[in-house]
Amino acid sequence: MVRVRAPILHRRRLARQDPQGAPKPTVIDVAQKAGVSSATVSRVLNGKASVTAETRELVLGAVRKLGFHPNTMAQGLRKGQSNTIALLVGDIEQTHFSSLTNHIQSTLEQSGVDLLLYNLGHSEDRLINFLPRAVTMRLKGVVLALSDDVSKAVLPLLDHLRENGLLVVAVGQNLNRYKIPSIVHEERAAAHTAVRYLLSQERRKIAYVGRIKGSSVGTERFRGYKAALSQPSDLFDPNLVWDVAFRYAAGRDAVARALQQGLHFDGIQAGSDELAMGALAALYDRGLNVPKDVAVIGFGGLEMGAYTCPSLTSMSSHPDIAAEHLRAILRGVDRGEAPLALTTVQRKLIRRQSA
Amino acid sequence: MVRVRAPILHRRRLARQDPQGAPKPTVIDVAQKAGVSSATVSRVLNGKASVTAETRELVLGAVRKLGFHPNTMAQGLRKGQSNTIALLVGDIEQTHFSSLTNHIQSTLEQSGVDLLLYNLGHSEDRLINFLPRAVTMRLKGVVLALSDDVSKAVLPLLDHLRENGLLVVAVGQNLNRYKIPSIVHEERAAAHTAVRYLLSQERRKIAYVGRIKGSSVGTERFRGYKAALSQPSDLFDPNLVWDVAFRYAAGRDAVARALQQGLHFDGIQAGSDELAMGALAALYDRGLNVPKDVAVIGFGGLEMGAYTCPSLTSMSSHPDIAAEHLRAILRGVDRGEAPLALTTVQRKLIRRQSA
DNA sequence: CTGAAAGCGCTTACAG
DNA sequence: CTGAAAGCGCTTACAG
Repeated sequence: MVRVRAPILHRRRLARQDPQGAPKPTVIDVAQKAGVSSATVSRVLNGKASVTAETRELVLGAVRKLGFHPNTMAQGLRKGQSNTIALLVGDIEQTHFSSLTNHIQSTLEQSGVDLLLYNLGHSEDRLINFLPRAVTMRLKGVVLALSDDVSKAVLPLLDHLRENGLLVVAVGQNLNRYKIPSIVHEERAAAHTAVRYLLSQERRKIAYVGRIKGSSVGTERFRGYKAALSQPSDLFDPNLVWDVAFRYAAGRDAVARALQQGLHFDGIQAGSDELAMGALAALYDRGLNVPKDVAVIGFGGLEMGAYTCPSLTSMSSHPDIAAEHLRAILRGVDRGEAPLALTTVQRKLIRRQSA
Repeated sequence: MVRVRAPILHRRRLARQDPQGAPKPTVIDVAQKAGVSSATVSRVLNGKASVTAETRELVLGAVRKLGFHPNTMAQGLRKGQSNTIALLVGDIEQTHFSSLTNHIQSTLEQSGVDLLLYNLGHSEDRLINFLPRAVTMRLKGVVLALSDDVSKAVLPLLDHLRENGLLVVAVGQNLNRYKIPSIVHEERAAAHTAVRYLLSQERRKIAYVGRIKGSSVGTERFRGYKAALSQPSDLFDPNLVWDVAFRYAAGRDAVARALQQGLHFDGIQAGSDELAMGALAALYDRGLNVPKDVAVIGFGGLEMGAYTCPSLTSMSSHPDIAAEHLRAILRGVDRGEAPLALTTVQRKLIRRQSA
């Protein structure tokens, strides 16, 4: 038998603040309809064990009938934390980042977490500007998907986040030196693999084009490249190293300049697929044949690479796996586990016609 | 003379809910330090006119000293509305959308609005799934940047949003039939311009590759194409119309198939730069010369198009301008103005080597 | 297992 | 111009 109690109201409601908004049902409305207290409604909604199956059904029925959805902001205020995580992304317009964003969004969604997007556009000022706000918004955490190395200026900000109980995770860049758990692709071994592949095709003058200084990821790739060229015999030539931005134009310009200077090379290892595509354009402009005259390997395994002329050999990227690792960290943290300091995702050689 | 009052506390504070979080200063702390009431602090923070310059300075000083930042969720709860807008985006991995996202994020930021990102991945189910949540989150509004037409199933959801005072705006797609203010690029005239350009170069057999059915944008482009071919003389040939998805692979496959079938054409108008790039790949694979044998024009003006081989002629896109229009709508709505039903952004021909 | 009560941190009529 | 008070819609010790 279901006991029927008098409706319980804990508070008189204010006149609507928002004149245009239709009145939305609250826990109190649900409680009233179900003949229980708002506390019980809350317990049911939050899956607390200590509720009778009978009561639970009563509440759930009322929730359904009223089309009730809890007010996220009230929950957040009360719990002292929101349910959203900010993604700070180096440059959302680069495929690598937009792809990562896609997977992170869907992965967080599966954990019931909302994603606040903040695009940095390669600006550390913007990063520094955002970080304190993360605290005032009582975010659950912050995911850093940066393109550039961060200066020490952000360190205290990061500490501030942690002191306030925000989760901070880096994706795509190793920020362990700031005590931030990081999910990265292995870069050095990948570049090593790529260059060895060029070597296996009798290429002997292999250039490197891509950002090195100021980019830990770029530095790692360059090291892998250098190691591969240094090992059996010394094929490394500093004149064939072009430290330029991760951009189409930089790739094209660097290669065009080298060609103009009369430098000889029969292979190019690029730091990204965009750079590789720029390189392809420069070679094309000069009437050179890829891969006959020059073989090219990119980094990132972008879909686009399958449609360049010729299609682009590249080291794969796995934003889906990275996002999955992020989710695992989140789950772990919810259970009170300390996250792994470093998680590494392997890249693979995607063989296509350019090499 | 500044009157010094006894500190005014409106409420005892609870023991911290969040054990790890350092206690964050509240309006009450600020009020105490400034010797005013929390109401006055709030007034200063919200820029209400009715505050003495003297008092204002006092409060601002206290804010600075304490490093106070208002709790966004408390504000939102009280005001009945958050300060965030959701961007529902067709597919963040497509450059067109990621670029739009970039500009919308920075534009909203300038208005002090946060961006919640929700990627649809072309799924209407996901759209239908999200919309009710927008209400429970008390979002300020929702920006729809969709790729596909929406079915009537979303109509009641959209109404639900509006009934609850949420702003709904469409970007990149005309949703006026659902009474949604829309910011769009003009498509038909743009396609017309592009095809006329091909015509001006003595191309006579011009194909169209790209999504038509199910995409209002695609339909518009196709109409422009058709009109340009129909007008002076009738050059329109249904066999040269390939209604395929907005994807690299679709572009390549459609062109490869046509070539294999022995169809003749000397120009291709593509519905997007990705499709155009796919087409380029198919022509390259067949050993055809672009633009000598076949000229190609894309849509979108992507940076990438400058680095294809040869570089891609395209109709430009202006996400920055679209975002600026969005901001204007926001500002207007804040002032109580009704937004323009339709805002149109012009495209321009970007001449490059492929045509 | 469930209610009554308190309070999260703001803002805004209501007075004066 | 400014304070005292109430309340936004939840959740969680505290009792029983």
